[in-house]
Order: sequence, then structure tokens, then C-alpha cells
Amino acid sequence: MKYKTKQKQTILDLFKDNEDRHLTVEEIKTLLDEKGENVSIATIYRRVDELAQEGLIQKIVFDNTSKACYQIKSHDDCMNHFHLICEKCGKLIHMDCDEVEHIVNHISKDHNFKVNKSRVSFYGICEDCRGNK
Amino acid sequence: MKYKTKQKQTILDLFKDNEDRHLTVEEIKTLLDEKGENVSIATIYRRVDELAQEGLIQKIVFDNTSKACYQIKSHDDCMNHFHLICEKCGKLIHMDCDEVEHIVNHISKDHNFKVNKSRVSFYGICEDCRGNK
DNA sequence: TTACCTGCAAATGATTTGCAGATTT
DNA sequence: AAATCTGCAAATCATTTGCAGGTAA
Repeated sequence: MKYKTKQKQTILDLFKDNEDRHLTVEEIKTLLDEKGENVSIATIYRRVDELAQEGLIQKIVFDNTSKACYQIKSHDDCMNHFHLICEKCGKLIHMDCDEVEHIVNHISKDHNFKVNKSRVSFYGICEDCRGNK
Repeated sequence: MKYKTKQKQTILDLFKDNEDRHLTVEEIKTLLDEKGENVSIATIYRRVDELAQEGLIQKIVFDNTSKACYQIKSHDDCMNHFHLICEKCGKLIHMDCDEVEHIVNHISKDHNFKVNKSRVSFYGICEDCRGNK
């Protein structure tokens, strides 16, 4: 991180405190406001974009929304990380699994494509909602 | 399709003529204009949304853009369909593969989640660009 | 005839940008 | 001091909506 400001650090810290969550820019704003850390929306957009460029967080846009989400990248990244999105209750389940790794190997070997990051989302009905039917 | 208008049919036909492509609303507009079929942007948004609701086409938003894409759904759908997106040249490769099917089975069985549709994208460097380096 | 459509132009929502002053290196 | 930042307000871009006719069932 060549340039470091209080605001940028504040934003990054928030991601560290929310390792397992996706945050929209608006959620970031609200969470920071609640902590008494006031960072303007424009700055959040700018820093979040930069953090994504620097590879510290990852940008994700789901098909059923118009807002971008951001999430901190851990060393194992999204390489073995799935999203299960319930179409009924909207719940987002993070699922860690070896299956993606298998695919990545397959793609590298059989399709000669070097994978840097992945996005794997499944839309459907979650356990709870299946029960409730 | 309970209600059918010339415009809606025109749009659906365009998707049929472009089975293998993702189209943005703007691309649809341009392609229709070129064919002398004038459908307003607002109508395209409305019909494309409806077609997606009806399950005839599918909405996709990639992480590196702010525009939604739409693509016709074939009977085998996106259940065994991957996206490989080259971060260097921007190329989008469609890849049909059994691997997704394996995962879907795994999710249903081991995670008790009924999958209706999937979104599997890998970002990285394609064969051509690997060679060019 | 009634329900739903169309195009247009105005409205909305998310994101970006220009600018003047502040902070980091 | 120079580079890059910040907040604010205005601008932009994609998408949505209200309305006054038009078309499909």
C-alpha cells in the first residue's frame, strides 16, 4: 500500500472485522458511521476500488442486484469458496469446498487457461426454505 | 408467453440468432437498429426483464462491468456451462463441462440446497495471451 | 372492451468526477 | 514542496417509471 490515509486504513479495518461478509458501499458507510468514523461516500468508492486493484479485497456483483459488494481476500481467496444464494429468503451461504480446486486444476490442464480468481454462485432453495414449503 | 407483442418477439428472435452470445441492452438496441427493427430502450429493458422472469433468457452481471448481460437459455441451461474471462484481452470463453454437474450433485446431497441455476466464472489468462507473453 | 403494451421524457439509484483545501511522503 | 488525499456538490451512466396513446386477447 504505497499511500496510506486514515480513511483507507479505517475501511480496510472494517473488512478485517467482517472477514466473512460481503459489504456494499452503503453498508460500509453505515457501519463506519455507527463507529463514529465518518468517511464520505465518494472516498469509500475511491478507496474500495483501489483496495480491489491492489488485490486486498474483491469486487463481486450478483445477478439479482445492481449494487457491487466487496469482501476481504484471504490467502486462500475464492479459489475454494462457493456462494449459495437462496431465491426464496435471499440468504447468502458461503461454502468452502474442494470441488472448485478440482475444476481449477482441470481448467489449467485441459483448457490451458491460468485461473487467477473465480466466481462460483448457485441460485436455488436453501435447506430451511425447503423444509418450510 | 401469455402476452406476445411484435417487439417482444423481435427481441427473443435476436437472442435465438445469437445463441452463443451475451448481449447488453445497448448491444440489443444497436443490433435491432441495424436490422431496421426499432424498439425503444425502455421497452428492451422491460421485455428483457420479463423474458428473464419467464426463464427464457438469463441475466448475468460480471464483476468488471456495471452493465447487465442477457443470454438465451438452452434446455441444458447454464448447469454445465462455465465462463472463462481473460483479464488481459477481455475475451469471454464459454466452456461446457461435466464438472459443474458434479458440483450440483454434491451441493444437493451434501449441503441440502436445491440448485436452480448457476454462475461459474473464472478470471485469468487465456491460452493465446499466455503464449504472447 | 379490458388488460397490457409502446415510446417518450423525466426520475431514480449507483457510481464517478472536478474542485478547493487538507494530509502524507 | 510534490504527490495524493479528502469532502462536497454536480455530473454521468444504467436502469426505472409515469403518462398518453396504441395493440393484443
